Amino acid sequence: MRPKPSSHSGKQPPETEAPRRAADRIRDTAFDLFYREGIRAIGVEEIVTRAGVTKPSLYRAFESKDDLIAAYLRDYDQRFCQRFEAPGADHPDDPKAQLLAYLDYLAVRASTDGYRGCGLTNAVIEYPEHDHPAHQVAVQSKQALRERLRTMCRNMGARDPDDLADSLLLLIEGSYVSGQTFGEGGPARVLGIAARRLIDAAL
Amino acid sequence: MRPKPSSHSGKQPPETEAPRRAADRIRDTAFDLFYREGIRAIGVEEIVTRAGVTKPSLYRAFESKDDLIAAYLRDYDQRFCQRFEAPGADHPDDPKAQLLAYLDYLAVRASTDGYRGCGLTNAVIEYPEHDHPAHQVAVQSKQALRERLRTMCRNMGARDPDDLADSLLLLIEGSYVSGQTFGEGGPARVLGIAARRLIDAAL
DNA sequence: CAGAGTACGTACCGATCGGTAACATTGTCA
DNA sequence: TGACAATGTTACCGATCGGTACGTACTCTG
Repeated sequence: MRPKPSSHSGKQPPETEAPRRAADRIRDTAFDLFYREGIRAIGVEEIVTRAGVTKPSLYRAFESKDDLIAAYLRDYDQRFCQRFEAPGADHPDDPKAQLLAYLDYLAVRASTDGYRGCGLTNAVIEYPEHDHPAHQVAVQSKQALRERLRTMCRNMGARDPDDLADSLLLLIEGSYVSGQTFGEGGPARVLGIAARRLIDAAL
Repeated sequence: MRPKPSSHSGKQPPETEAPRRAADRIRDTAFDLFYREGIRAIGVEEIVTRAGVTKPSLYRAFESKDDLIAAYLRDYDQRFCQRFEAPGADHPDDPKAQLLAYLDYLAVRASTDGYRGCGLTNAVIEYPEHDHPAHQVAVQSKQALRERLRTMCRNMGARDPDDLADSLLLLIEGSYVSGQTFGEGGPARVLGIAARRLIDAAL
């Protein structure tokens, strides 16, 4: 983990404090706004305003809004992979423990108020057209997740690894969305229990 | 099923739907468009054009677009309840069979190409603001579903009915969203198997 | 210092958004 | 026939949408 170069050490007004590149500020601001409020709900005007830059700066760094959206989703996918692998990092050769570590982490995260689910899942729903870049990037990431789960289930010696992987994927995606619907104390609280049941029944 | 009351109880040629009320045409068109393309993606102009009516007709029947959205979601909730209860109607006193009937139906529906998931779930994601009417209507419907599942699990004699209900809710919501992400042959195909595992383990 | 790039802002574009005012037309029933 | 409710027609509103032509300020290099 390298230190972010943008720590506000000085006490300058936020406007003049722009040591970072405009493109980076736009990318970070778009990430937060797209994730929290939804992609279609946020216009480019709001992004550049909140980022303290101007529209031409956005269009110099990104071809279009769709291009920025795709960049956001690629960023999200990258951070997701880290969040998926991190909790089980201390069980290098135990795929079951790795998976459960992430699920236990997700269970609490998705059962807390203000949770906004998975940015990739949300993007698929906001952009159902198969040829839209947002849809494509998000689906690609989900296919990779499905594959990753299959590998883990295979490695833990499940009887029908693909079936188990898909069952767990249902639980995971269900946690993402119902975490938004029901806030605190939502169904995701049982994610760990349910997953263990399914895993143990398949070993 | 009672026949739709058509506001005028006079004698009319058996509603051939050709000259239906503008408000009904708008409601039906909005339903299809909102569900298939997404709510934010569809403007009022497109709705009235496709419905063959004009904008003033829309605003005579609905206060605002948000009002139309709320009506759409209430319609969706009503049709959902029918789809949820219908498959198990021939098992009046067997909550487990009732539930599995719906799940088996959902498993194939959510594993076919072109599936667009649950309109209510999608609405929660498109409108994360808690005070938006779309969010409120959708969440209310989801809470009712959670309660319905709890009752069914209680009636089938589960050890921890609330936990089982939430586990199944995760599987259901997971089927809705991953049905959109992966088309044919998506994870929802294992919904029935996974649900049976969880149910049998809880009885 | 000159000059070239780079990085950014000012001001604007046409299109579309949700929504409305005023008036004409139609069909139904008394 | 006349009244009334429902719908269509036309034209418009201000706000916001995604996107751009063009000018300016800073910095690096010689």
